[in-house]
Amino acid sequence: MEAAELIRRAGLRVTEPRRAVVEALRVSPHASADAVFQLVALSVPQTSLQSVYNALGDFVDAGLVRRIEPAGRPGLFELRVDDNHHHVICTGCGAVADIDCAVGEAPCLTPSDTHGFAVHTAEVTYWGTCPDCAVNAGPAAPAASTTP
Amino acid sequence: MEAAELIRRAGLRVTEPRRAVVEALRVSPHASADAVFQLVALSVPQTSLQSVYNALGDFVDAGLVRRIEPAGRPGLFELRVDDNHHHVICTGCGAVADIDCAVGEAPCLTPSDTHGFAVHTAEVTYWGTCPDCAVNAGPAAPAASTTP
DNA sequence: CCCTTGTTTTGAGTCGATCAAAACTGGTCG
DNA sequence: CGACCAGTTTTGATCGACTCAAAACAAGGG
Repeated sequence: MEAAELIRRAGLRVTEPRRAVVEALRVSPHASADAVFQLVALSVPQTSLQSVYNALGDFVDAGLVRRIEPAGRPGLFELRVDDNHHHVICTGCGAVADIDCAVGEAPCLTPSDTHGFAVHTAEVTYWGTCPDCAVNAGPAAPAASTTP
Repeated sequence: MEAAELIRRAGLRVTEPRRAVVEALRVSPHASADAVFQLVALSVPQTSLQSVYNALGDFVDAGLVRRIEPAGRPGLFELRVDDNHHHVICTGCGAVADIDCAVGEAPCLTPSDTHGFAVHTAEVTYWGTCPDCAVNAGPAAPAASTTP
């Protein structure tokens, strides 16, 4: 769908910065606010970082964009909001990939003892090593091999 | 076990601030650095916030303490490190409770398509409403009832 | 085309956390 | 028992990610 169309349907005004933010998230599906800003700058250079934050915040409020916050890293934004899915995050470089997973269907996601809490959502984050970092770090030994 | 003993076994020097940090985490098992600092101040008033950060950081490095980072909230620290467990966090007040859960045994935690990532750990966070907040917010209607 | 209201911009400010250097001390050794 | 030295604490500066606020600006209905 057209970016403008998406934005309009969310009940928001269509502006250049916002359109650029949507396009940026299509290019980079798990981007930080700063990464989005960098991408937006390519097509709409006068856009301020603050506007990117505004747009992302408005999109999240409107349900157009989802925000994820990996521990110890800046928040990331993605356009996939319709389905339930989780993420694998590389502990080396921070690369992110989607993991499909139905919340509430897996045994682990409906804990037996919730200590009186009314659980709304279960959030799963996998931590691992991406293919690139696996190659760079070496298959088994973390010691130096090609870079002594 | 004695706090001093725990610290010594971790290969760290036993100092008043560190002992107080361990005791604080026993009093409040899911405390932020600042909360620990407040508690530590009761018994060792001259301790600086920085020292609390140092101690907590050293403990985490030594495997004595585990750090959790709920999205959008300051990091929390806990002494439970031996077992595998996750957390329920109240979206209202931030209260945290432990949820026992064996990583790797539940189907959901061994995703089929990892996109080439070598997954090390699966982290589960449940978001919900704690008993206290459920009472204060009202059972069903979020509108005002006793506070018009 | 104008006006209203929502957006963007500029600039300051917050919060949680980290860095660095100087003062200090636990605990081992002479 | 006292001195020494690496590990700790303290003080104070600094950082990144993000938010707040007011003034300038523009989308799009009338």
